[in-house]
Parts: sequence; C-alpha cells; structure tokens
Amino acid sequence: MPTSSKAKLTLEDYLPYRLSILSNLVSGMIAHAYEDKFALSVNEWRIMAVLGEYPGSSADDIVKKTQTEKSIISRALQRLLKRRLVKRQVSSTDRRRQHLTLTKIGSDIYSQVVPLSYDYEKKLLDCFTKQEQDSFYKLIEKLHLHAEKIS
Amino acid sequence: MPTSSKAKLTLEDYLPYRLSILSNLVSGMIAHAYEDKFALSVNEWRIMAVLGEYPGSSADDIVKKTQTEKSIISRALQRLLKRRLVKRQVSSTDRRRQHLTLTKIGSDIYSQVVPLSYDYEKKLLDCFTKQEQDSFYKLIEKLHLHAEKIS
DNA sequence: TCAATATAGTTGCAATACCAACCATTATAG
DNA sequence: CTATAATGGTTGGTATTGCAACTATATTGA
Repeated sequence: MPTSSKAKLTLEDYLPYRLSILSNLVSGMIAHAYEDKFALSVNEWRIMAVLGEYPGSSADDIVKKTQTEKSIISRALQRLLKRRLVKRQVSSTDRRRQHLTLTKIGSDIYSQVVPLSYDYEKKLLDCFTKQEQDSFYKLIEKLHLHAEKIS
Repeated sequence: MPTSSKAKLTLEDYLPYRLSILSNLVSGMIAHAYEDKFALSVNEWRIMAVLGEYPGSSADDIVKKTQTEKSIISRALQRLLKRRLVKRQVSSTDRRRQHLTLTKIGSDIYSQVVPLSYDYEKKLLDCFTKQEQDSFYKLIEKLHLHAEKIS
C-alpha cells in the first residue's frame, strides 16, 4: 500500500454529523415558530417547559433536566422574570434556592406553545409507521444511555 | 372539563428535544477530543473533512455540504488559512471563487483525526446490533427527508 | 451593450455561549 | 463550635454565532 493512500471520512455518513444536522433541522423549525410568535428563545422555552411540568423547580433543577450550562439558564431566567412570565420565591428551608413558577401570563403562553409543539411533532412523525416510531425512540434511548456510559 | 385543565409537554419525551440532547452529547464527546489534541473547533474540522473528501471545493461548496452559515465558514476558514492547514487559490474561470485544499500539515492532521473519529463512531455503535444500526440510519434518513419536505 | 440581477465571499454588530471566578448559604468533619 | 468543603446562583470576559449589509465578479436579458 503506497504511503500516499489516505483514510477518508465521509461526512454525510458519519453518525455524530448526521445527528447534528438532523437535530438542527428539526429543532430549528419549531424554535423558529415560537420565536416568531412569542419571542421565546429555545432556552427560554425549555425553562418554561420544565416549569409547566414541574412547578416550583429551582434553577439548578432546570439545569439538570435540560442539561444546559447554568449561566445560560440563569440569564434566560432573568429575561423571563423581567417579562413576568416566571416568578420566583426564595425557599424557606434553604435560602440559596429559589422556587420558580410560571405566572398567569407565562401559563397562558405555555398553554399555547404546547399544542403548537405537539402538532409539529406529530407532523414530523407522520413519516413513520407506529412500529418505526417505537423503534426510533428505543434506538435513541439505547444510544443515549450508551453514549453516557462511555463518556 | 374544567378550564384549569392544562395540556403539558413532557420534555424528556419530546422528539426535537431528545434529538438535541443526544446530538450534543454525541458530538460533544468527539469534538472535545480533537479540540484538545489539535485545537480544532467543530466547524474547522468539518471544513477539513469536506476538503479531505473533496479537495478543491469552494467555501460555498462547503456551506452547502455542511449546512452551515457562510459567515461561520468564512471565519473558520480564515483560522485554518492562518494556521496553514488549508490553502486557497483563486479559480481561473471565476475570480470570485476560491479553490481550497488541505496543505501538507492539514493533511497530516486530517489523517490523524479520521481514525480517531471512526474509532469513536465504532465505539458508539457498539451498543447496536448490525440490524439496529441499519435500522437507525434508515430512520434518521427518512426523518431527515421528511423534515426537509415539510419545512 | 449595458442595466439589473445573481453569486462568492467578507465584515460589522448585537446577541449568545462558554468557562472561570465569585457571593451567599448550607453541610460536613475534626 | 468552627474551619473546610459543597451547593445554588450570578457575573465578567472572551469567543462564537446569526443576520444583514457590503464588495467584487459574473450572468442575464432587453
């Protein structure tokens, strides 16, 4: 084998790359929708999504749930507080911790974004049979767990 | 149904979110490796990957291949040029266009990153049977095409 | 032929991300 | 107790991003 022969990488077939492109495409589309309609960034919406599901969470809970840098959460939270979509209350048992909840306005927006998101997800999953959907979720889950393990 | 009943969104089960988390995890791990070893950002490496596969590509070709903003490509390219990992030559038939190729140094790094990347990919795919791998790729492809169509 | 349009690539600027350092408070251990 | 470490959260500095405006060259069509 001549020394000039070179291993090549086919970007289009490379798993991390494919996942990244797909994720950007899929996330970008829905993100654009609620950015336009409600002026919410991805991080802001994720915070609201966590609070919709788990009212009273702390910033740190959100960090763990969303796997996002805490400074990013902190600043996104500041914007939501300023817009009064979220309110906070210092914990009575630990004064470092703050319980966060959606305000009435925040809740209203939340309940508009949720169906929007689900509709979009449904439209996406349209291309799969029920079996394929199931399979896809399982494979994602499996890969996720494995990636965490070897990280 | 009381007016206070509210649709909720389970972030952990929401497809765009799951893809995003998985993609960040999977890309982050390998990106970290070549950032540490070769001081290459993701965008810089992607450019090199394209040039390894298609020497002589233009910046715009890379934009299309990698689906990345042209300003990002332009600036990542500037760093690669400054480090002399890539060289460029104005096209003889269109003076707006520049043909890009890896330099010797660039090629050397490229041929070190490629096996690193493949090893990592292989380690990732370890958790799948051959059938599952195949199935996963097909589902990703299907979803990708569909997402593009409805976008 | 030449005005209007399109394309390749760069740059300016505001917004965002990342990492580390930092407060304040609470938990732990000697 | 009290010194040390750990935790929740904020902030500063720098780099990166995203969008639009811009330059230069090429293409199109009346």
